[in-house]
Amino acid sequence: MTTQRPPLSRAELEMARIVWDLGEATVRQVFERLPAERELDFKTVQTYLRRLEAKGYLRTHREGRSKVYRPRVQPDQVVRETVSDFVDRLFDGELLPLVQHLVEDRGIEEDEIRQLRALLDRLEAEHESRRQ
Amino acid sequence: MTTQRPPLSRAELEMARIVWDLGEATVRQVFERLPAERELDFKTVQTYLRRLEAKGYLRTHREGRSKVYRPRVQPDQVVRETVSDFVDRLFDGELLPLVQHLVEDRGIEEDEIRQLRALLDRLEAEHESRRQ
DNA sequence: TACAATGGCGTTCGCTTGTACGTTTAGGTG
DNA sequence: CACCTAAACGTACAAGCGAACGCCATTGTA
Repeated sequence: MTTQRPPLSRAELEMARIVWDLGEATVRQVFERLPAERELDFKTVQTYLRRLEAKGYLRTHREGRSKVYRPRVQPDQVVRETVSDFVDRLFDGELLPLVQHLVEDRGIEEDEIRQLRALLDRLEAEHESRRQ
Repeated sequence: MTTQRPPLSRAELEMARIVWDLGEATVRQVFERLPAERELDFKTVQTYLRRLEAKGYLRTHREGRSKVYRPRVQPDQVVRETVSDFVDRLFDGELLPLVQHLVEDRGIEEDEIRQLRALLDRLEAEHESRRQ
């Protein structure tokens, strides 16, 4: 469970998210999804993807001239691990202070408030059923 | 507002949080608050604090033989910036998916559910008052 | 078939980070 | 006052990271 891959660096995470989004991708595809203002060299993107493979986050197979990268570990799991580590380091693992900071910083739409309520309802229901 | 100090590294954040907690602290005091299993050299802690000052997060004044470090920017602000950056990088700035991951990963106590509800109530009240 | 373009692979390079050490200095204590 | 200790200050060094280049192989096209 605590399969320790080396951590994702900023740039690596940026690339990985694109691959996760696309399901699978070549270097060129990732390169093209980068926002216009992010003026990276094609070779640089190539380097990052190579490193992601070396770190165990992506796997590849060849398809003609190119390599196709795709997730080797579930994106969800990586995200959870990343979030978890972050919350530990900044809030000793406590959820509430984090949420508080979140909404204070960027505010929250009424829409999101509603959705959050719904999420809480669902969670409470789970608690109910577990208890009975 | 976007006063760009260089980002905090992991170890630096760890030290900074101790200083924030204590309000102000000497190297020795920070050193002593480290968890037992964290076997850092005194000199290492010294280096981290020096770097925190160089990066603009802490300021110092001398007190006898020692320097006393204390926050130069509000801890809250640093935390908000850090959280904000994190959410941007991992969730495109969206709050909900993050909260979802949080509760999925580490669960949530009924207690916390209640507190979250209270927080939402408060926020909604603010929205109300802003609208009228 | 010859060639331009594209991609793979290996390598580079300067900066940051984690961690620590050696030398110098200032203060308290016998 | 002489000395010891604790702290400052500068320095080091390997690993990680952001970013890119050069050379070689493959391949589609003139």
